[in-house]
Amino acid sequence: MSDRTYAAGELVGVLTTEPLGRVLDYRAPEGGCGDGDFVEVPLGPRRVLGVVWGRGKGDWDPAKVRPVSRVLDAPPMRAELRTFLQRAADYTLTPLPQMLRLATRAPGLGEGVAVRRVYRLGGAVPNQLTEARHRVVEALRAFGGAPMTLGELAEEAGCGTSVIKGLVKLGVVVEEDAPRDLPFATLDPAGAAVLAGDQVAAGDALVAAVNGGEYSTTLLKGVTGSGKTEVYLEAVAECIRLGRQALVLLPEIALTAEFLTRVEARFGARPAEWHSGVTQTERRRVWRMVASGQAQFVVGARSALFLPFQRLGLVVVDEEHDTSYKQEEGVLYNARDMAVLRAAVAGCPVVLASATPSLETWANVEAGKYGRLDLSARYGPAEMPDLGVIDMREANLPANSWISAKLGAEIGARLDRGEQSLVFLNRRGYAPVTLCRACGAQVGCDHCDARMVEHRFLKRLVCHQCGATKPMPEACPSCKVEGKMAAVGPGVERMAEEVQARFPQARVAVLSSDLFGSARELKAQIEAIAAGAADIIIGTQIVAKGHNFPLLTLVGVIDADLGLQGSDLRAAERTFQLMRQVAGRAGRSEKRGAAWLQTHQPEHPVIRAILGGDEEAFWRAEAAERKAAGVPPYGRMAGVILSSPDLQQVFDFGAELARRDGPLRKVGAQVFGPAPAPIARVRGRHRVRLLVKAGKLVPLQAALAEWVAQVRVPNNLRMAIDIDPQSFL
DNA sequence: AGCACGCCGACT
DNA sequence: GTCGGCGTGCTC
Repeated sequence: MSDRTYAAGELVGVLTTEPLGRVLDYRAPEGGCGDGDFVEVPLGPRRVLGVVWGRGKGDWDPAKVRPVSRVLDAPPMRAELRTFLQRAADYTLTPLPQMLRLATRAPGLGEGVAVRRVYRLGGAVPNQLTEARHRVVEALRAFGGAPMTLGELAEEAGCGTSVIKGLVKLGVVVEEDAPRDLPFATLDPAGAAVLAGDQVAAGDALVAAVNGGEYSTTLLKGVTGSGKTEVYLEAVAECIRLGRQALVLLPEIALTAEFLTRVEARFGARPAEWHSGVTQTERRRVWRMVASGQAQFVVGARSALFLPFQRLGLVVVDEEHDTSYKQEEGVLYNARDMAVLRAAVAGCPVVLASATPSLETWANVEAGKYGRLDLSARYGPAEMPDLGVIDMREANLPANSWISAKLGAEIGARLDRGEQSLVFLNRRGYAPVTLCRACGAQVGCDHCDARMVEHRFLKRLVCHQCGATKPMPEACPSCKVEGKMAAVGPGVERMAEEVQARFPQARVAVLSSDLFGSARELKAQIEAIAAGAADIIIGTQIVAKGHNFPLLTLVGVIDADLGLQGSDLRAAERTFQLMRQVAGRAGRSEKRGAAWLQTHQPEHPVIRAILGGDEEAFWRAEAAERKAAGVPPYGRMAGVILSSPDLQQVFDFGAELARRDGPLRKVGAQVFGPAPAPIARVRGRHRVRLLVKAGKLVPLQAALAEWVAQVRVPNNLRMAIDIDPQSFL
């Protein structure tokens, strides 16, 4: 995709973010335009955003072709990003306009360079000044002559804005426009690396890869605390030295606070941040600075992959196995795979960092497609925790209690020594099930087929599928008997209750994503806990993500069996990763940590692999099973989710699709279903799923496209294709 | 996606 | 008689 320019009046193709099936033809405006230019074009009665996407096709009635309204004042989208969007769209079977939308999520794109009015001292020499006018001049001097906005200056001088305007008239103060989007502080890559042991070789290898300036994928594998971050930050440093831009993807915005501190320590300034918690103004600034090449280093969530880098020199996907990299709504894509694609298109190395890589990545290393660097030794004095298993079949716990005597004793011992314990349970809320002791009915969601989860903190029942809430019923909604509703099973809130009852003197903190209004609050809470504000932490998944709690020396996993069962093909892998990560949380500091797993299946291969610590053995066994079953990564899969308010219609449509499986059979692919999706109703829409299974080398996307093109989707029915589905729920 | 056009129920 | 419900169709 090389760039061309077009003279005024020439036919150009323009890709818009409107969901139209093709690139639209327009005439180049006065002054011409070029490939990649951001433009505003008329579409029906509206004006919409678009990008010049090659020459026009010329297959539209010439009388109806309208001219481009204007070329926007933004750096053109480079061929590299256009190619990436095209290939990502082809891979995920996403319409290109939707893909473009991801790349244009910057506010104020159409407005050109944003300016603000600022005030500084002018040339005119003041002779006689009133008290207020004098304070204004002093305020401007106090800030070293740096321009200030009207509001700032009035605030600083303690006067109204009319005083300043008066000074402007006299020429003592001048007003001017300054760009609103200020550049980021320059990062200094010169700082000495603090690498030791096998970190040195790994760091050198990544630095060499960045220097080489060619595409490559490397798995950087190291246990928690082995210094993965320090190692890949050296590659980032090299990238900055070379004047290229680096991108680090993190799975969870809660991680960034700690990460930013480490970057600041290494480079003397903070990188640009890009995630859902970033304000509109900051977003525009980041987008502009990335597009102009001035942002050297971006830390972001998966959507940062679609930023308009000028000279992308390195991509890092930290915690590459993390399931939150899979976007499950809207455009369905896996940011880890798209990161590899973007790096391939940009011609730069990509580093996949993890203590517990995904089986896909492990298999690509085995197949020789990816390189691998291992960090085996822990950095610093900390060691791997002791792992132990508690057989819950012999624990004989009383009803409504989940902490075994052994785990309780371990927690008590930590409490006596002033150390922290973490109680891990991956269930939010108070109790996962609310049922009626009179008739046995469970309280379900009115809009979904999911059960409502009691949240005592909110004093309501919450549907974890659609977020609907309702008050805790006094009487059973089914049999109307009063006072018989009971909470069944544990959630983190209930664990907190049990822990507090057992250790009344302990300070107990619950870390669950839904207890915090904002990412900022969550960050603050995590920092406070790390500093010692709690003795016992009760946490869900969110604590398994790499936060450093230096005082923590014990992890207790309440129910290690959760996730071992079920039809999800990645269940074993997930459980393995989760427990290794959680266990890795314990004792990251000088004190040796311990992890205890409560389980009903101590002989289960996954539990044994975790205890044995032989990861390679676990992966080999899991790989063999997947290979035999012909499932990813040794086969290809795609899901088709159909949804509609009309149950009969969605089933009929699914059956029709399944019947016309010719294009799939042609390539040896099989279709299963339609079957009700595991959550068969979401927000009032019935959901049906078809699953397609194919061999590893099958051109799956082409076959799927041909397959679904046979039918016309009715307008109240929605169809989503999910390539490489992660979640089978 | 918007925003038009267009054809059937309850109001001044 | 009209205001307005949202089904269907078009946008270079």
